[in-house]
Formats: sequence, C-alpha cells, structure tokens
Amino acid sequence: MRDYLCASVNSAMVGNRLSVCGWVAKRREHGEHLAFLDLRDRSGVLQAVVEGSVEVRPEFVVRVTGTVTPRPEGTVNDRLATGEVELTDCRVEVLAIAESPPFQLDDRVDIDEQVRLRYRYLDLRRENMQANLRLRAKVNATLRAAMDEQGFCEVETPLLWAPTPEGAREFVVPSRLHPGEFYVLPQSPQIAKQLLMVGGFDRYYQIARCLRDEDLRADRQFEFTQLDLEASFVTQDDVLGFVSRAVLDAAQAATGVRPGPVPSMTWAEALDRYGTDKPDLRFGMVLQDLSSAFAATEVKAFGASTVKAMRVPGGASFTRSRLDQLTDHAKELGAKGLAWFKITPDGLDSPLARFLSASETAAVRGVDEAEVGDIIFCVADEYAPACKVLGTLRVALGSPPVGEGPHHYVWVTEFPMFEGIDEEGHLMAAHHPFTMPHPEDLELIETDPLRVRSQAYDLVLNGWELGSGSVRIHRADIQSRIFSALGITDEEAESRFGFLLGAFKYGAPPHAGFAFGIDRLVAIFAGVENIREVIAYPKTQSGADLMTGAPKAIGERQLRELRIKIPPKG
RNA sequence: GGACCUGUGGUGCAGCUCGGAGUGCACGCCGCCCUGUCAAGGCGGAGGUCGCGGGUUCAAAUCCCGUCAGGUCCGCCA
Repeated sequence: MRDYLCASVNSAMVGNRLSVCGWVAKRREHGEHLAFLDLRDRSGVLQAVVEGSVEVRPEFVVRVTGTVTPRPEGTVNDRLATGEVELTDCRVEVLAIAESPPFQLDDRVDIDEQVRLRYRYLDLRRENMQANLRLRAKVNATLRAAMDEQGFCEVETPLLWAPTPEGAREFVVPSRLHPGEFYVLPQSPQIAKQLLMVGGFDRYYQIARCLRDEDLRADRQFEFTQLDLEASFVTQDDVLGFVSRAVLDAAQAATGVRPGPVPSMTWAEALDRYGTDKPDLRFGMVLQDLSSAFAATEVKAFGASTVKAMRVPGGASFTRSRLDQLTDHAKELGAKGLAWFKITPDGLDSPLARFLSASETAAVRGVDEAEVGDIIFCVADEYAPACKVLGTLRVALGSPPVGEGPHHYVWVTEFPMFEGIDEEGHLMAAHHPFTMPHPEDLELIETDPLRVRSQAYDLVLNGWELGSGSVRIHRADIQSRIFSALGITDEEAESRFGFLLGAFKYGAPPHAGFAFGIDRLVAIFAGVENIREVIAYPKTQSGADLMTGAPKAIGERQLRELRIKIPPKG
C-alpha cells in the first residue's frame, strides 16, 4: 500500500514516483490552484503539493502517490527532516475520514492530561509519545539481548497466583470454579523465580508485569514492568555485574553514550552523606556531621545526640519567609526545628549566632568549605531522623529536573536486615523474609537484630530507586532463625510459604536475584517526570482508566457466577 | 485517611484579591478570498449549564460550605 515512510523520503529519490500513507497533519490552501498537505506517519512529516483544492481535513487518513521533487529555490524548510523535497503531481486517496480531534496534536500547547488520557489513541499519535514508547521498546529489546548473552533463560510465570499476605496489598481475583476462593495477581514473581532456581533453571529472567494495590504516584502505577532475574551459584557481586551489564547496555542504546562502571556505597554511607537510601549524585550538598563540635554545647536547640549540617551554595539570599517555609517543612518531616546560618562577610547571620561558642561558630563556618553567600542548615536530633530530614531538604533545594544533568547510577549495598517494629512488637523485614543476612552479622540476629546487615542491594539512578535485590536464604536453619526474629511461627510460615519451604527441602541451590523498574528507567532516559509518559495506557492517581472507564460495575450474572454480593453503601 | 494546587466555548489561558450583562487573548472549527506555503495570510462567522450542588447577596465565574474529577505530596509501596 505504501512504498516509504514519510520521513525516509529524501533528495536521493528525486524523480521517483511513490506512495506514502498517513494522517493529514496540516492543510494549507492557496485558492483553487494550489494546496499543501503535510502528511504525518510514525516517522515524521512530508509535504505534498496538490494542484487545485483538496477535500481533506486534518487527521484524515490518506494515501498519497506523487513524484519526489526538489523544492523550488527559496522554499526549502530546514526545520523539517524532509524539507528539501516534496511530492508533486499528487493523487490523494482518502482511506478514512476523521472528525476534528478534541485537541490539537501539534505540540503547540500543553494539553490537560485528563483530555489526553480520555483520547489516548490520539495522544499516542503525537511525536513525544511515539518517541517515548519506541524508546521503551528499544530498551526492552536491549535488556533481552543482554540477558540472553549472559546465559539467562526467559521464563514466564503465572499472573494468577496464591495469596501470600505479606508486603504490598495484592489485587484479588475471585475464582469461578472455586466459589469463595481467590487468586491474587503477583506483586512480583519473587517466589516463582526462587522455585525456578530449585527447578534447575540457574539463570532466569523475565520482563514481568507486577501488580500492587497501593496508592499511585508520579513514579508508581498499579501495574508496572520489571526486568526480573535470578541466578544460582552466584555471589552478590555476580548479580550486580549481570544487572550493570543490562542497564548500561540499555543506557547506551537509549542515550548513545555508555556510562562508566556503576559505583557502590553502603546503605550506612548513603544515609550519612545523603540522608536517604536513594542518593541523587548529580549534585553535592553532602551532609556533614557536627556532632562532636556541639557535643558540649550550651545551645538548647543543639542538645541532641547528632547535629547534621548541610551547605546550600548561594542560600544566603533566602528570604525570611522562605526560611520559615523550610523550617515548617522540616517540622512536618519530624524535626524539632531547622537552624540556619547565613555566611556573610561579617560572620554568621542567624538568630542563633550569638549563642554559639567560638569553636562552634568556626565549625559551622567551616562546613563543606562554605563561602560568603552560602547558607548552612543544621538539624539536631537522633542520628537517623537528623540525616533523613536534611536529606529531604537536600533534594527539595538542590535536585535538578529529571531531564537535566548526567545519569549517575549507584549501587546501595548492605541494607539493614530489619527495620522498626510492628504493632505486635515484632521486627519487620526491610526487604523480604528470604533475604540472606550479611555473613559477619549472623550472630546478631538474636542479640542485636537491628544491627544485622543484609545482603540486599538497590540500584539507584539520579535519586530514583530503580530496583532492588538480594542474596536469598537457601538454608532451612537460617530461614527459621529469621522467621523467628520476625515473629512468624512455624505454622504461619508453613501456611504462607509452605510450598516454597517444602521445595527447599529437596536441594535448593544458593541463589540471588534482582528486579528493576523499566518504567522508571525509561522515564529518566526520556527525561520525563512521570512514568505515565512512557506507558501506553496508564491510570490516573485514583486508579481510573479514563479511556475505558475502568474500574466498572459488572453484571448480576457475573456476580452470581462468582458468588459475590455487593452490600449496599453506607 | 490527610495536605496543597487546578477545573471558564473543541483546546490552552486571562478574568476571581476588591461581586455589577459570559468580558478578553491565542489556537482549533465553519464560510469566503488567495498560485509557494510550512505556527501560511486576509475577511467574516458559529460555538459557553464558568465541573456539580447548596448558601450569602438586590446581584456570584468571582465570597462561603459541600461534593466530583485531574495533578503533586504525606501515609501506604515486605
């Protein structure tokens, strides 16, 4: 039906008579003798010259047959890839007529996302969405190739799975053949892939859809896509190597530049220097520790175990109301307050300045090689909250837009095994209960569990958590000690994960794995703030699909088949 | 569950503080004119329950309350 894509027509084809197909992007009529049609397909735009008027309107689907001709002198359009040529002596066949679209597709104005999502099929015709989804396809293809080349076998795992009440809230699917019983959609193929290891597939991967019934965010949809992988007889470093290879290949394919090797830092270091477990390394403003300088302070506001400080270059120009805002922000984050010191030629400018001793003043003045015109923020609190509050302010004040700056990948390793305590007084797993503790910390499980490091690791890119993984427990004795630390009884473990524990009795190889979010990776490659921009049919923040109207009520008959009763509201 | 922002012809905005006739801008749409445009140009035209409901008022797009939808965030996301 067509010979070429619009944008592939070039001056080497001059004289050829050929056909292209696409949508009418624009019609420019010059009376009854001459008209120009901009024809658009996925590749771009090509101008067709029509003698006489033409009965087409924007978004009509047409096939245009014409002769490739150099544009007359002075009419070349260098803003168009095909701007040196045009199709002349054209025959225009209308393949489909079209109503005027509800919004303009030419990127001249930003369209409300509500409208874009209601008419997503039109939105997808736009250049940005075409580029984003094609970028995503290229990333997927590159990841598959990288995994294949590293000897991984792609295996599909079920979408209808058994409930394992732990972690994220699951989407529930009622069973028709077993009324009153339910499948769940997997929040990740975690257990399935560990069972593949028991099954002898020693290198598995999958581009897997994961589903979590949790509230949505700019970087979170109900359903998202991960490159999921697991390997047997490997160390943590092997896994980091597999993933690095795949991600760097994808980065090269997407951006044309291969990043250098991915550095790593421990979780403790990330918290200490960046106040978060997902540090954005595109900019400085590294947290400093002033605890020892304030150890014997007279200043009440600094009477805490930890004093953390951060220098904001140029921050001395912050107005008082801006500083009040930031202080409120810090308090919302749980800080008792936020101290600030502007660096001026005359010394420190701050409500607290006159209470500081000479050595304390010197310590503040010396933070991070501060210069006149900077501001130093300090938070005094317990260690972790002090770090986290400043870490949040650091991102709020310093983080460049997603599309800006280089791509800084970093591995964050040695996450703690447990974090905090639940309502019933049990420890909570930081990653998941099958994570292998750090070998040096095994003895602490019973004595000082919160200090136990795990062999869990995250991959972070520009402050976004791309994914996480761990070395898994394959020994029953360690697994049972972890369950017991988590307050999971043998009976509970049996009912929740029995099939996994049962499988492990028959010879489980040591194994480790990882999974990272392709939506987020592609969003950063595309330079967009929101993963909806790299998903064909995303949902709104309230989980609605504005195009289909989902979620919707279902009919009485379907409900009866499933033996589901909807109680009246109220 | 909570905080904040947004909602005005098909689209994007302004108008809202400080109430006074649906007022304005740009794009699109329709008609006419135009033989080299490409954000084409010129002339004319159509198109509105100001998200929805209630309240205050002589009078509400504008003020108040509620509600719905979209967004950003907190909680949540082992």
